[in-house]
Amino acid sequence: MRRAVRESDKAERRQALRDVAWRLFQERPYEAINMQDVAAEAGLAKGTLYLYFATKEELFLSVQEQQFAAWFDALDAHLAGLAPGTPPEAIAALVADSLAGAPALIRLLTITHAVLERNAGPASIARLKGLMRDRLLAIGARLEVALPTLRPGQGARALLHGYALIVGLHGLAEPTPPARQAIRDNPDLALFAVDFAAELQSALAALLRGQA
Amino acid sequence: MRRAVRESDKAERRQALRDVAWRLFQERPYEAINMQDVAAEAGLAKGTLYLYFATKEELFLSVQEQQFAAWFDALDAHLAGLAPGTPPEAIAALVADSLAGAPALIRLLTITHAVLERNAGPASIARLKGLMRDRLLAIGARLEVALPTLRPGQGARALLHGYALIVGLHGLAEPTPPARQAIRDNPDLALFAVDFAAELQSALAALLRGQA
Amino acid sequence: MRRAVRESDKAERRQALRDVAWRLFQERPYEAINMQDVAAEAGLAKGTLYLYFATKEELFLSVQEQQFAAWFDALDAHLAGLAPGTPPEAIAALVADSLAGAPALIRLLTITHAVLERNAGPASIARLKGLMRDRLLAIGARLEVALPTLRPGQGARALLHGYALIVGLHGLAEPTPPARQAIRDNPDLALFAVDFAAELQSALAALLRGQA
Amino acid sequence: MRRAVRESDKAERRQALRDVAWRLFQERPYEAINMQDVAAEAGLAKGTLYLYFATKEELFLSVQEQQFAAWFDALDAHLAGLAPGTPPEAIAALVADSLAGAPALIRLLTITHAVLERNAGPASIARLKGLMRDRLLAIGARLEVALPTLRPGQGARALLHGYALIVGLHGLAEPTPPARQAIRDNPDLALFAVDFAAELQSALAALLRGQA
DNA sequence: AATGAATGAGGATTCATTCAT
DNA sequence: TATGAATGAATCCTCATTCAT
Repeated sequence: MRRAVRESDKAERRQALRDVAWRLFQERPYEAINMQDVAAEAGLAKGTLYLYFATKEELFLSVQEQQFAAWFDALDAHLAGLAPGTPPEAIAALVADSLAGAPALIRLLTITHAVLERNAGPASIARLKGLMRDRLLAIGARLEVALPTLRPGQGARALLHGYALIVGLHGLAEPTPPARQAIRDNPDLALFAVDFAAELQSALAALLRGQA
Repeated sequence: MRRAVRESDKAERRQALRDVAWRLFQERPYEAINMQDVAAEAGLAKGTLYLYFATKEELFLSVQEQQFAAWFDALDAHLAGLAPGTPPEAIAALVADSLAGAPALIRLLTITHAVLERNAGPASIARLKGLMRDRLLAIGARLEVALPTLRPGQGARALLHGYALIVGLHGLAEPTPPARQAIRDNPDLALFAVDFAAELQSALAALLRGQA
Repeated sequence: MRRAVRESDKAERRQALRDVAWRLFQERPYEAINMQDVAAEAGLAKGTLYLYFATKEELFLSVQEQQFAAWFDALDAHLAGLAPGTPPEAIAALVADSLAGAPALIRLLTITHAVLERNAGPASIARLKGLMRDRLLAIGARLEVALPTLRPGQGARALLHGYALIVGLHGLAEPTPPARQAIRDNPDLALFAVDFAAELQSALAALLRGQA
Repeated sequence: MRRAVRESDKAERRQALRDVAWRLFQERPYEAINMQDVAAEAGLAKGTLYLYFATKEELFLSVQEQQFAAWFDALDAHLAGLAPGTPPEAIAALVADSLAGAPALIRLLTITHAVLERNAGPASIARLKGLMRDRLLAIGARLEVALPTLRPGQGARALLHGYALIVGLHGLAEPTPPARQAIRDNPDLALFAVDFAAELQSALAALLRGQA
């Protein structure tokens, strides 16, 4: 491995590590990923990985930051052109669609609170939350344009509620194997056979309509 | 320990174990509770506990079933008398209030998907989900009475969305120690200093209004 | 492995584990012994070992207790028949000889303070110290018989000083490989080429003479 | 950092490093000190530190050399004026007092054999031992003047035994936290509640009396 | 039915040291 | 001479679960 001496080399290396972590996370659950693997896949020694990320949680927080930003960007682009008066349903559909293709991102969100934020430094957490804040405000503003009935500041809050909805819905929409079987075997439980995108869209639409 | 021979003795013992587990869960996080302690506090040996609950997760799923039922009962009683035309805000307030006093129950909900349903039998999961279904439908029906604009079947779905909201909001409203510090130290992040009850009420109200 | 159900079975198992630990300790340094090896050599699983000894340090504290007791017994037998008026040199020689054949025991003593007593429960430490106290007092009494000039109570204290001497002398008498080489290569350092038994005898004799 | 080109610059730098190491050692245990900190506190990079000291152990061996020399000097000054016929008790008191104010030095002595001499070059060890030899002989000679009954050469040997005593007594006089608790909780163990200075003085006096 | 002895998987992290720059 | 990026060894203990008694 060439030594990363310049600041830009180091940034590259951090990026490479994030990429590896993200790739592994798409393949397997968080607990099944160990730091040894991440380092090895990046062609580095374990100790070196720790030069770039202080803990496993910080690494994945950083991954989240990046993936989240990418998703926000995409969403932002979609929302950019919305004319005032766009129906809430259309907006909800946009959001739901943009998430439909990113199941791993949602999985990452669901471990943020219970796992990542337990063993990361306040600085890293603040960084991620700062990013989220900026984006929520920006996209919230777009929402307020599209839905003129939304009062100023309500856009970001609606998004925060949407965020909670996404996380909570994931647990219903992605049942564990035994839960899946339970649902399959009991027709009565059809209520819980939730289609993530559809349900999210419906709930989000309601949220937006109600918020307005 | 007297042998639990009759079916009723066994049921009592199961109940005693649930009670112990619930008490411990109110005192400490799930990971900090071990089966040894549960058994010992109930005056039983570890192996005996396993005669009553096949896994730690099944035990807590059973605890959840019970606590959930109790909470549903209380909520049901509150909603029972609602006249048609009750404003969604009032209903949201009722729900939020009924949860405000039960933080442990919410904590239990948040580990259902990520933890409990990973190592429990489909039968136990089906039991819990069956209970939920019944209650969701019953309370959903009450909602439909109170909010006549709600179409048939929409009540239960609104509740399902509310459930997701509760779970997701918990992660925002109960920051981990480093997250708490991050929020405290960065005034910019005030957006994330969420008051659970207030935020839930607001979001639920929007959901109900929008759903209708 | 047969289950150790009766108390006597368990005592046997504890003993077997102590035996294994002691054997390994005679072969290699403390740091080179791991709990996995101890368990495996005793035909048990690692976890089972922890049912019998809470930490590695407790295990070796228990080993020390036993080996120490054995050494004390041997010494006691030697000292038992000493007539009043035995010269201090003879007594010192007895002690030095009894230790000469037990280099591992001395090595064990030297890690007691720096290692074992750092991660063991007060109860285990108290047990060992209690044993030592009893023996020091008993043998101290014998010393007082053999050396009538010793005032009551001085016997045990002399032994305590002797204990310190033993531990301290070990560091000089058993040089590490590089220290050995340094001494070998520099004739000037002959002063530090210490013969443990001889030096201990000489110092102990002086101590006893001076104490009297 | 200015480059240390001249020999005197390098000596200064070595000294600065020793000073930092000694300061840190007075604050915390050896294991809690890392080379990174030593270098940083001296305003150097880690790698630079290794230009001056080949290993962590060599660094602390060098620290010991210096501190030891200082202590010897002080002791030597105290002993210089002793008239023939000084009682052994007075000499022992001098030694014990001179050590009483230097607990870190004793701590450093106790890790010499078990730690420092395990990973240092024979040359460094020889240097330290050479220093010790010179001082032991010099002070030994003074002892022989003060205690005329001491045969030639016995002075240095008595000091060597004293050295062993100091190291061994330290383990008894500075119990670890659990050992301290064990002693506190069991009145029977009062025998082990040793006051370092007092016990050392008493034992040293006996040693000197007996050696004479 | 009750017991409790036995099992064994599972992994992040530190830090002395090296060596390319 | 100075730097600091890279390396990689090294390991104790917990606890859910099983199963012989």
